[in-house]
Amino acid sequence: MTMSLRHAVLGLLARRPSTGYELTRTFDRSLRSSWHARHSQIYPELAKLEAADLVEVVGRGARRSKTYDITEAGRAELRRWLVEAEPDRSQRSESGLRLFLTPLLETAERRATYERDLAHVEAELAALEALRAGMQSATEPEVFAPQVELGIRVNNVLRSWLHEQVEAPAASGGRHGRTET
Amino acid sequence: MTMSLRHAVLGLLARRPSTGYELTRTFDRSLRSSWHARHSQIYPELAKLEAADLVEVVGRGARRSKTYDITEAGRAELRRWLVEAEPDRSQRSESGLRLFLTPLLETAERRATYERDLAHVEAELAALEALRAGMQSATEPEVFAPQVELGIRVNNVLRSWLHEQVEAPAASGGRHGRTET
DNA sequence: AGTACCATGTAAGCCGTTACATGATTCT
DNA sequence: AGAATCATGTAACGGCTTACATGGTACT
Repeated sequence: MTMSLRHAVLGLLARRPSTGYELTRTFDRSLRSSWHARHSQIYPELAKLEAADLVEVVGRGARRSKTYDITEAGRAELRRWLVEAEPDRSQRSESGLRLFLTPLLETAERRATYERDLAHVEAELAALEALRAGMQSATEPEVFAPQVELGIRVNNVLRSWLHEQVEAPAASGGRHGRTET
Repeated sequence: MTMSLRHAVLGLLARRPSTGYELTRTFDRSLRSSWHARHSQIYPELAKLEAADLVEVVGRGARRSKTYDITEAGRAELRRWLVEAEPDRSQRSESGLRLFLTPLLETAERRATYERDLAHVEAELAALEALRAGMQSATEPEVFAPQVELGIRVNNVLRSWLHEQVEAPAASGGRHGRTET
């Protein structure tokens, strides 16, 4: 009953008309931090959205490509979802789960996993900062500046937290809250 | 191929032996920020884990309840997954998607959605801070302190970012990057 | 001619949600 | 006795991933 893919597609088309192929790449690039979808999901969803008159084909190009745009009804539905629909805040993050379980490991292994995460966060930060730098010259940026700023801040918090965990003095691993006698 | 539910269950049982019913509640409480599962998924998963000798029944109580504990093989599998398995960092966060799409709204509506998010973040922060306060006296805390600290820091970043968006001077809504002439 | 990439679709199967279903224990 | 809560299970359905499948266009 979530059906967020529908609104993700509507949202991307509200930014600019696109082919299914372009949407697929956009999911990988701009949206990869919060949503993801494969082409095998996107093409059928576009067909359903077209049947519901929420999007329409506005052009056919080379290689059988179809360019879709959002309709007025689609904009209304997108607006309704953003403003009126109750957000589903449940998340499903394997990284979060790992972070939650990592204290169960012994010191050396725990540090190793934190260091792996740290390397990933540094890479994310570098990518986001490159994006921010590139946006200042771009005439039509891919992403909104404040969102990039938020990503940088969150990753900075993650980085400093992970750094503290790596530097921290040894704490007990194994079963939580029990003292092994 | 992700199969993280399996490792989430193993991880919770590594903290302490539990019944399926207790695991269900723990998913709602401790793990709600990164993973979720219903009892209809947990009971069959426990049966599969038992068949694979990764968990075992260590007691039967009132009302037909079965208490499970992780086995040595289960601990080995959990450790292997945490240390060796390549993390799947793809996320699926409706809140993230909403944040990404909110700039498409006009000023008034955009502010309203940021304010709704702000209220939610404040509530999260209050809950986390209450948890931190309660943990100092508890003999066997439910959650590890550094993880709570991380949650507080991330939510603080979100709060200040949302606050800036609410206070920000009006910026263009509508189709991104285009100037409506 | 061959390779790489653009572009769209379908099918099988797993994962997760909602709904259905049952029974035990405790409290009033 | 009835309601609330504890406790465990199964079934139907839809979403998402992986894999299968096809063809167009550009480059060398």
